[in-house]
Amino acid sequence: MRIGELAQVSGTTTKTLRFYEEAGLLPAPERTAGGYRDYAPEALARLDFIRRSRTAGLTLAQIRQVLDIRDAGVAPCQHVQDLLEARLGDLDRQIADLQALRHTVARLRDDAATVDPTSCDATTVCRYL
Amino acid sequence: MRIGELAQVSGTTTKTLRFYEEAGLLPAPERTAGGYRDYAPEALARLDFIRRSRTAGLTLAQIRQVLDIRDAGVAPCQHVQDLLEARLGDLDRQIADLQALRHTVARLRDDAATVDPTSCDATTVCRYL
DNA sequence: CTTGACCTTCCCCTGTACTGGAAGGTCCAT
DNA sequence: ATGGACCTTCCAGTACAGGGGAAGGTCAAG
Repeated sequence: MRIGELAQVSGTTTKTLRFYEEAGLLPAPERTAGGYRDYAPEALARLDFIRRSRTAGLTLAQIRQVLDIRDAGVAPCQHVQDLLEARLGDLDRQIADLQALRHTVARLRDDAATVDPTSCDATTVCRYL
Repeated sequence: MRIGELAQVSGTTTKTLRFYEEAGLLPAPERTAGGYRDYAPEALARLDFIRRSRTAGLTLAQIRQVLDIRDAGVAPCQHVQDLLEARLGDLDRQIADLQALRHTVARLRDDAATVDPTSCDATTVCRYL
């Protein structure tokens, strides 16, 4: 399978496939006599795994770790569980941060609706913030 | 006031002050005979405004817009209200996205806790994802 | 034999908000 | 006059996940 075909069936681009290879996520495929990349069908499953992992918000570095474990012949189950747990903690923190920021911004907006604009002063730029 | 002093009283760094000048957030200050930047005291209020705006999650580009309006002699009140409203919409979207992702990841983790690891298969890499 | 689609490597660019460091100039005290 | 603290400009890099485009090679069809 050539790179364009793999890109199409996996729903990505040739640029991304070369980038993944460079980043160590995809093994370097065989080459045809003309120098073209010639992918084995298994590459598609691997790309699906990468896509699913990305959907879960894992970074390419984390995905590479999982793949490295698998490629070393070990089942990465425990590592994946740890990653998911850590990711959940990150998400909770991010959500909490954004909610706190939301409160701040909502309060600024509410103040802006009630405060007299003439009390703005040029040196302070804007008293709404 | 020299750049180091302004950096200290405003709680930032000289690097950042030069960067803000370059980015059009701070007007280029007077220079001393020796070529040193010589800030007027008003610079501090402007930096406070920038800091408050950053706390509200505004980008430097948005802050610059507000400052440009103010520097054109117009009170930026309406623009700031619009910005805050838009920011609130962005935050709501971001929070909703992260919460959806949290659900996805939580479900993956829960599945990982119950599914038999021996059903993993090397080509799929990991059935938890 | 040529055209066009596809492929190759290579290097730079995107956006965000800075940060690090080199080479050199200024100022004040000793 | 010399040391050290401070300042100047300029260049390059950080993290993230690719994207853009140039210059050139390959392959099947007409």
